[in-house]
Amino acid sequence: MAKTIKEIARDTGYSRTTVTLVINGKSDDYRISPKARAIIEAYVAEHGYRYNQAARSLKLARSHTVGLIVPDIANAFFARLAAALEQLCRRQGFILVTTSTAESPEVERLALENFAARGVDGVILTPCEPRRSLPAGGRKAEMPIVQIDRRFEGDDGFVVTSNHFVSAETVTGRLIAAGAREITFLTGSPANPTTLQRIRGFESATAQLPDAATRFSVRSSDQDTEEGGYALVEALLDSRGTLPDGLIFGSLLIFHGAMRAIRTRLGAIPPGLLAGTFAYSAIIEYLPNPVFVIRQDERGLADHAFATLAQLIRKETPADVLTYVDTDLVAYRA
Amino acid sequence: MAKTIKEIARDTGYSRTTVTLVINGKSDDYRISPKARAIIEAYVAEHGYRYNQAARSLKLARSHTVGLIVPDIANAFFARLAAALEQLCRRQGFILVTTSTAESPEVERLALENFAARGVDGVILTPCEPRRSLPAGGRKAEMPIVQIDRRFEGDDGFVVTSNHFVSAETVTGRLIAAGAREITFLTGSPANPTTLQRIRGFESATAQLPDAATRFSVRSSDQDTEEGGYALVEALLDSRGTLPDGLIFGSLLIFHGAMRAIRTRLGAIPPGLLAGTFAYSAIIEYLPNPVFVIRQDERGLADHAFATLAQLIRKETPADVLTYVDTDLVAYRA
DNA sequence: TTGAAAGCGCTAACAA
DNA sequence: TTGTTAGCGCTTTCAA
Repeated sequence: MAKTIKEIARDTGYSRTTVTLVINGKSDDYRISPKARAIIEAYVAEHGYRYNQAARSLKLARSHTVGLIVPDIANAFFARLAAALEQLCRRQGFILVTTSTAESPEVERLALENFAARGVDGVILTPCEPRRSLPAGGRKAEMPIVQIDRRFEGDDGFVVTSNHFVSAETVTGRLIAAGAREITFLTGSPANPTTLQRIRGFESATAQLPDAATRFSVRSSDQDTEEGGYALVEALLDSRGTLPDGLIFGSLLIFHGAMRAIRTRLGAIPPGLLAGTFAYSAIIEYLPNPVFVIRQDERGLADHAFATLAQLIRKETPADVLTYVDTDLVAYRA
Repeated sequence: MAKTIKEIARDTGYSRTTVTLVINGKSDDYRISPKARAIIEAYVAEHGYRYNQAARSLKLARSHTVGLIVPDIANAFFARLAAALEQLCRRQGFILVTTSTAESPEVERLALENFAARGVDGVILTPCEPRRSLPAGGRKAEMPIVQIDRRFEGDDGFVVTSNHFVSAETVTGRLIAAGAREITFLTGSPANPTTLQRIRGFESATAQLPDAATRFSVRSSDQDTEEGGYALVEALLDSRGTLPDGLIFGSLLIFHGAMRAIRTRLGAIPPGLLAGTFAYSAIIEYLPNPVFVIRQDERGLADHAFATLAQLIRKETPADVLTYVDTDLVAYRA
């Protein structure tokens, strides 16, 4: 139905060059005659034209596509990130292609390969393994990658992330200021560098305090899921019989599972329980106890990551290898 | 870094045909000599090969790509849908490309155009306007489209959706069975066909009841947002001074905003309030009142939509134009 | 069993 | 001001 350049050229009697020029709005630059232009434009208005992105990519080795690889698009944090990135991309004439890895390094490698095969101009990646060696050189040049949200130690690629260490320090400090004597940090596996950095922040905020060893502790589960959170609380209760007065949750899933376990085992959430989390969840507003929440700035993360990637795509050198985006602490008191 | 077929052919001394055949695993079909095959495979093992999807798409007019267009990927329902579809696609050798429209018909048309230009093999679409005329014929043939979640009246494309009418009937019936005498349905605009069908279901479930006109009513807001829900409750309270004993919420955002308004205006959620919603939200477990929830089957929706699209792509004719996927009603009692 | 060659639709260098 | 042409990397028909 829609025509190709060749067909338009044939039907109007002009050459492919002329048609291309008119269609790409370069008729002035190349001084196409108003007549030719009018004829071609009229033809297009009547019959339509849709450019063939595959042909264009092939010719230009440029696809105007950005790939996004995240562990789980159904996770609210990544969904918001994707939404923000998509808007940025659209505004800049790129299209965003998203893939989830379910935290599988295998799937991550496949996705990277796939993106390279499709000739995406660059990728934004939340890695689930260290990028020791970038497996994915683009066809022509290397395919630019900027990592977002996570930074494995020793990685030297471009990274945009919240400062998880400082966030954890901050929220821990607030719990202590609010009167928490004992705090347990319930979290997923420290194999995730975000988790690791939060644990370090928690430790940094507590290490110098009197009796730190008995008052503060970390419990982690291999499963960063509701079940994992549930099990963590059960183990905690089994080992010490009672909850500490402060609890920090390493992820939303752990948080939800833990809260469910507390209600199941204790009948209700203790109103005095001081809680800290690293992401907002609507349930916080319905909890009977105070909750301190670190809110990440998904828009800011997306902005920086996209800007860095755009520079890389333009072969410029971004100013910073590692960019930290500020987080906010919001207190919800029942 | 990774080689092209031409380079491999040159370096191994075989022709491009032979190389292609080996690489695509057709060496048996075309009885390539084991020797040629071994040499080429060894070369690839050493130097790597990455196929160029653009070239392939151009040649085959087939991209192994499926486009997904939803109003908002940050909405949990669509995020889950996207996650499910993505898995299906990956398993079948397709890649899923997702775009959000923010309910803008303009953006929707652009996205469709863009997908057509990229030669996606098909698209799954949650439309925000009736598809009266399909604007997007593919280049070669029409680009297959299956609509998901929503069906505008009069549309005749392939549609996979939950039965919103029946869902609304069901949840309304349950509220009444649980003792609700008066019920108000708070919802976004009926311009959204999903909303419209739910309103109809609500009306169908209540119309025959005594004093229906005074006991049951619908209030809708143009804004399907938390603010919209908040305003709806304020208006309700302002007009009748008190809440009905039953409230049904047309969307999660309306639900959250309305609950917030109730807490603000009344100080707390009345424990006797019978509530109904069309999507699960974690806050439900922390509410003091009974809530009846329709849970949609995102996996089921994704399965059917993908299966239908796959048939269309294979030029087969799907059995059903309109497929309803069952929903569940789950009761949460405080 | 293998190779040559055309052509998908587009862009751009060069020619007229 | 407009036209010709080569070629991006791949698949596939036909020939050898």
